[in-house]
Amino acid sequence: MGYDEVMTEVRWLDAREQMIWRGFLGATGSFMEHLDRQMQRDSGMPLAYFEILAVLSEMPGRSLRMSELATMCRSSRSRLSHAVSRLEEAGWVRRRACESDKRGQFAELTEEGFKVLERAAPGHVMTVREHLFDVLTAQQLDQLDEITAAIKIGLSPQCDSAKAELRAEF
Amino acid sequence: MGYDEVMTEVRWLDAREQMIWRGFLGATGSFMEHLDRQMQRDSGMPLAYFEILAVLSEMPGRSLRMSELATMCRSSRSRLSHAVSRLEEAGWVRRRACESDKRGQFAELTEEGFKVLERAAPGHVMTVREHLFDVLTAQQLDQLDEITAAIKIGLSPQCDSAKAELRAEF
DNA sequence: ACCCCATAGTTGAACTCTAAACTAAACCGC
DNA sequence: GCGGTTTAGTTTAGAGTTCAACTATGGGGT
Repeated sequence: MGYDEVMTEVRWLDAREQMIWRGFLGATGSFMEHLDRQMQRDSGMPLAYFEILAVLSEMPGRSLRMSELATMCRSSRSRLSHAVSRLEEAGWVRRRACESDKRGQFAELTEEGFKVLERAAPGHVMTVREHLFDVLTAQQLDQLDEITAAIKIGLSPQCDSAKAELRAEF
Repeated sequence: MGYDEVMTEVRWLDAREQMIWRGFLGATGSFMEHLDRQMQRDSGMPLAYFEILAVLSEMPGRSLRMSELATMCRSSRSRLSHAVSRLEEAGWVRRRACESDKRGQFAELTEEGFKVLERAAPGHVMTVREHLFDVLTAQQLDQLDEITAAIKIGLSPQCDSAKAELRAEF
């Protein structure tokens, strides 16, 4: 960051851009907070933990290596490790050693964890539908899909390293 | 939530809806995390604290009542109170009693806080531009604006209470 | 075989956030 | 003015997250 900051002028946000930016922050922030609160209230866990259970439930054997699970949940290894410890205490997830790689661990959804997930899912899906899919037109959903795709590409590591190299040339 | 859950069938997300939803989660999650990390790395504070300083800086007298500040930052009173305490320790914000309402407190940006904000802002704005405004077309920005507006309307309290009343009728 | 580095995952401390209880002042109706 | 209810804000405890340090295993290269 230092390089750009010193060498190039900052292109500040104009009035319209600020509106868009604040609108984005407000909408996504409030929406995610709403979802998190719903999950905490109705199922006693944060949304992030629900996501862990949900991802596991879709895997063959309902289990996944810790690092893959971390990637799929966009979580750091550390965060996931703590989270799985808590979920293990609750009896919803169990750790299993990996035989082919003795450093590895699998996280596996327990039967009870699956039931908890089944109970939590309807309220979650309904909240998502109510505040996202029901408030947008089909066209807007297509647009949203392309917008989020573009943002993700812009954040992808290849993209970042490409830009870093570009800078390094000068 | 209980009512819908018991009385109506859950409309699960179809494949396309799941794609859109996961795309949304991934993009906004990664983007916000990226922004937060940038702020923490380059200026030693979480994004939420930067927002507090930013909002204060735009107010007349660079000060604002705690509860208004909380509203503008989409923060709970409690969270804001903690955050302002930390910012006060850092010497970037100061609390002032309100004379007309003795329960009230103003949070006021200090001169040093303003300088910190000035140093932090360029990197932040450039990161926002790089990963949001530069990756979307003008048309997509218009679409994003309308999408976030719709989401916010769907989350507004009036909307929630209206729905609650609707349910109560039956 | 050995050394070096990368990878997988955990841990502990510091920090942030949440929820609920709490203090104090303002407001409201009588 | 008095009692009861809001409103403003803080505090406490507990839960979640981050960062950096750490253990242990795996994978080259020589």
